[in-house]
Amino acid sequence: MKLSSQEEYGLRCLLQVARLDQGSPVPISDVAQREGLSTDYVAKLMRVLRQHELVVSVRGPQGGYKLARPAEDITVHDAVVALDGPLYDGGFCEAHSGKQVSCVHSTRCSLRGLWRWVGSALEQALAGITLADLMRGESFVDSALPPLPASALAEVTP
Amino acid sequence: MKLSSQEEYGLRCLLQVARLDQGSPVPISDVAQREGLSTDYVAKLMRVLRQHELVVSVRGPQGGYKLARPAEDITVHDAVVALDGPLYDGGFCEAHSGKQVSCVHSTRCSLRGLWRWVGSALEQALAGITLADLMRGESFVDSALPPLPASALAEVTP
DNA sequence: GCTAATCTTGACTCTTTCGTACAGATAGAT
DNA sequence: ATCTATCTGTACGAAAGAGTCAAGATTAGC
Repeated sequence: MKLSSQEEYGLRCLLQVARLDQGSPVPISDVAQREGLSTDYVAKLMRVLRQHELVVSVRGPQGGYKLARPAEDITVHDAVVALDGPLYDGGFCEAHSGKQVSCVHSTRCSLRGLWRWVGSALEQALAGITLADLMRGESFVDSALPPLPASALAEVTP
Repeated sequence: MKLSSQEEYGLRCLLQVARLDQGSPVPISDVAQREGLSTDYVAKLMRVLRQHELVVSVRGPQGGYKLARPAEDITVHDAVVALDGPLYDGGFCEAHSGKQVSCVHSTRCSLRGLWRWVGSALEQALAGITLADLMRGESFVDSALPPLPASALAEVTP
């Protein structure tokens, strides 16, 4: 339940491409310098983003990366899924059933419902934030996000 | 942004202790059998839970584990923090600043605000669900949780 | 064509996480 | 006292994640 490094850095790099993209492609070296990361590492991250079609690459001199779609059309959820897979796998119960053949909790798996709910809530939230939103700076995020999106829960589970 | 195995299994084991605890301590072997895990692995997980004072142990024959507090007073957030640390570290920006001495994003770190918001929303949500809630079975979780706690976001970021 | 800037790829090392193994400590039952 | 059921701690290897490295492929500009 933590951010992976790949998510954090990958999203930062994607954001740098979004910021720096003024028509001409953004080279890896620029992104690396601005983030204080090695060019090799940024290259690896950009590859993941490219393979998930969030950016496109241009090879050769004056080459680099560009967003595959407008910043308004790329959500944080898109990036997180590209960099670390879906939030809630769905196959978790099956994959993590221990030594039993099928999920030991098939009958009363209260956790499955919980994680599914957490996952979809998170997905909804992150799918509502685009790169364009993030480019407006930290103050936007602070002020625009509802303070307690899950507070409704308090009414339900006293 | 995924559940660690330790979180998933640790929470399951904790839940088993909560379910089976009828006055006498629950031995590791019982939990292991019900979860289809090795006793050694369950022992390791229970140790983590004990060190974070979510359960207490009783040694010797007829020994085992008991909840340290009533199931109503142990939240999913308590368990997640015990098993995997706090959701949003706060020191992430500092720890993951790449090769620079200080966070490259100190001025316009839009991500920091985002993760802080995600972390606290998640924390609020998970702190509202107790072991007692989970013991009521999957149907409770499905019906009791608000369908889209973060849907308010749609109004803010069109 | 040649060169240089740039992306592409696979392999490699280091660290962390996962899960197992085993020897030791405690305490109830006899 | 001894036995046995139970927890405790440390150590270990395998797997996954993090980050680096080096050789190769592409293309703009000359």
